[in-house]
Amino acid sequence: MAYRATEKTRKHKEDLQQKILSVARDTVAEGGFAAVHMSSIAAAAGLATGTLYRHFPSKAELLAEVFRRVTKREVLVMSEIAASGGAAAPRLTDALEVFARRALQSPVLAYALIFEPVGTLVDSERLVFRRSYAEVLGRIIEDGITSGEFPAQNTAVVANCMVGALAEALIGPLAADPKTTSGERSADIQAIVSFCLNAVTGHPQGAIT
Amino acid sequence: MAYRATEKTRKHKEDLQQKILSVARDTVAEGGFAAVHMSSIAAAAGLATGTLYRHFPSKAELLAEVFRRVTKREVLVMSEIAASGGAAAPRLTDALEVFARRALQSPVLAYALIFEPVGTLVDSERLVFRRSYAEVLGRIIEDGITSGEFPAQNTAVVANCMVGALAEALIGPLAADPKTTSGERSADIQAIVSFCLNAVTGHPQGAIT
DNA sequence: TGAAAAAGTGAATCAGGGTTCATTTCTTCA
DNA sequence: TGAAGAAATGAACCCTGATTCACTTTTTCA
Repeated sequence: MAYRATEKTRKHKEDLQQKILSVARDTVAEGGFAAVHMSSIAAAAGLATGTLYRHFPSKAELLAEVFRRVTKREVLVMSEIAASGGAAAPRLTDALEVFARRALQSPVLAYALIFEPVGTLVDSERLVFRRSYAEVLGRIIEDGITSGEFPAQNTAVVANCMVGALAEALIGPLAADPKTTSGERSADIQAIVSFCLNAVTGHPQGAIT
Repeated sequence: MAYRATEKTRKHKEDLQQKILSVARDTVAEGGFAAVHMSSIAAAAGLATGTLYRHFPSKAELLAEVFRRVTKREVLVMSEIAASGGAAAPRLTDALEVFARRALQSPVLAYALIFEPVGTLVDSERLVFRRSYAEVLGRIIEDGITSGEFPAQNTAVVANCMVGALAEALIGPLAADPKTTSGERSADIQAIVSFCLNAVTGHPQGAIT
C-alpha cells in the first residue's frame, strides 16, 4: 500500500468539483442548460472530457447538482424575507418582488430554472424548487390568515397560483420580450404583485396600473 | 401522359393525412408528445415509416400540425364563452372554469399542450396558443373595466398572470397529483377561480375555501 | 527510488430515433 | 393492355453528443 488519499488530494478534488460546477453554472446562466455539453464544460474547466466522469456519474447528475446549488440560494433569499417579522401583506410583497427582481436580473438563468426542458433528474429537482417557493409563500399567507389580515382561503392552491402567475408573466413564454426597458419591466412587477395581493386580501393593494 | 391525379387519389391522400393526424393526436393524448415516434405512428396508421414523409416533411411539422388542430378547438371553446353577452365577472368565471374542466378531463393532453418540452416548432405554436388564451381573458377584463365592474389595471399582465396561475395550479408540476378525487379537484378549481376573480375585482367573489 | 493506486486523458464507441432512397406496387389513361 | 408516373415500402443510413476504457501521468509512502 503505497498510496493513500491525503488532505492535499482531497482538497484538489474538491477544487476541481467546484471548478466544474462553476463553469457549468456560468454556462447555464449564459445559454441555459441546452448550452451545456460535457466536452465544452471540460474544455472550459481545463480538463479532458473523461475527467468529468471521475467527479460526476453522468451529465444528468452534474446538471442536477448545478440546479440544486443555484436553486438553494434563491429559495434561501426568499425564505429569509418570509421569516422576517411584521405584517403578512408587506412580507408577501417583498417576497414576490425579490423573486421578480432577481429573475429579471438574470433572465436566462431564471428561464433555465423555471421552464427550460432538461431531463428527468433536473425536472424532479425543479419540482422541489417550485414547491419550496410555494411553501414559503404559503406560510406567509397562513400567517396573514391567522392574524386576520387575509380572509380564509385554500393556502396551498393560492400559493401555487402565485408561483404560476409570477413565472408565467415574468419569464414564461408570455413574458414581455427581454428588450423592453427596465422601467416597463418594473411596472410589470408592480402589476403582478398587485394582482397577487388583491387575490389574497380581496381588496386592492398598492398601485394599480 | 398516362397518369394524372384524380378525385379518388386526392380523397385517398386526404384520408391518409387525417388518419395520420388522428393516430398522432391519440398518441399525444395518451402519452404526450414524447410518445410519438415516426415508426409507431406509421405502424398504428397501417403505413410504412417512409410514407409519413410523403405527407409531412418532418416529425416536427407533423407534431406542429397536431398541436395546431387540438389547440384551435380549445381556444375556440373559450372564446365563444368570452364573446357571449353579459357581465364580465361571470363570463370570466365561465372561461376559467371551462379551461380548468377541460384540462382535468384529459390531463395528459393538457400537460402536453401547456408544458411538455417538444421542440422549436411546437414551442412557437405554443406561444400562439398561450397568447390566444391571454387575449381572450384580456378582452373580458377590458370589458369589465369599461363597464366599471373591475378597477383599472394592466390588462395584459393580469391576463398573463391568470394563464400562469391556471396552468401551474392545475396541470403544472405543482398541481395535485392526478389520483386525487374529482371532488378535491373541483374544490381546487373553485379556489383558482376565486383567486383570479379576487385579483381582478379587488374584492372577494364566490366561494372561499 | 520504485511499486501501488488513483487521477487524468481523449479518441473510439454507442445509442436511438429521425430521415433517406432504391425498389416495388398501384393508378391512370391512350 | 402497357407505358408513365405517383405512391408506398422499410431497411440502411446518419447525426449528435454522452459515455467508455485502455493507456499515461501523478501522487503517496515504505
